[in-house]
Amino acid sequence: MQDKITKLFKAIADPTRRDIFHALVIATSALSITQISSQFDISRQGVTKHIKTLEEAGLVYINTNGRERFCNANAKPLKEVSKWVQFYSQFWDNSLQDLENYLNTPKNG
Amino acid sequence: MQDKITKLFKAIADPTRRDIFHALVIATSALSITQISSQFDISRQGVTKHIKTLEEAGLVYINTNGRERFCNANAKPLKEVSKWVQFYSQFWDNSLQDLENYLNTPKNG
DNA sequence: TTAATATGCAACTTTTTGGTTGCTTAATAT
DNA sequence: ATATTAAGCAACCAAAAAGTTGCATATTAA
Repeated sequence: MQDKITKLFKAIADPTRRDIFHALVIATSALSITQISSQFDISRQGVTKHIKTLEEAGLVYINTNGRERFCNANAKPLKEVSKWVQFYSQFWDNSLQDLENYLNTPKNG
Repeated sequence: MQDKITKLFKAIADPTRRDIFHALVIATSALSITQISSQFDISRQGVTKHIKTLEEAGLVYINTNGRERFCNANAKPLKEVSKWVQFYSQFWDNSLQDLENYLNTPKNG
């Protein structure tokens, strides 16, 4: 498919997936697929697909118990996102870069 | 379309777009569409589309000069991503949450 | 003024994504 | 043993995304 970091970015790009992830993070115990589904307007299969995407991004891991699959959130992979963003943080507070680019933009004459 | 934060997440979810954004950030001067295109394997129109997506996410702004459009990166919107990630950072270093969920997962008997 | 350049716009194609339904299977409860 | 429940798998669908080509237009250079 695609590289790990892209999988991760894609996983959190979908609002429903962010919501599911959030629900798992704040949950006091692991949630089964059915339990998650009950909190969302989409079908159980829809949830299953989202969970799979989150799992492949490393944001969810699953604890199978009998016929149930208990989903846990794992925030660790978000460290990568944090690192990615952090590089650009040097450019956002001072608008030095903006000014520099502005001054370097060729003008008429 | 969709909410601002989702636009932002979607914008950075595409690897080509991340590359374009990066090229603009590290560039010493603003780059025209043609200049950007020359650095990538996709067509000029493809680049134009990506730039539009980045622009709508607030990550790029454009300085038109005659027939040329000089693109600048703007990292500020990434603060939102940083904030989003930061909330989850409390869950990644201690694996307390993991342990808790593990203990709360129903077991046989 | 004519040629070349930089770009936008529109239409179109392909692939991916987010979602669905139907059916099967395995585990549990009655 | 039988019914119920939890879930996977496969096929399908519609919309969005990523990319293309062709053409029009405005600016600039020769």
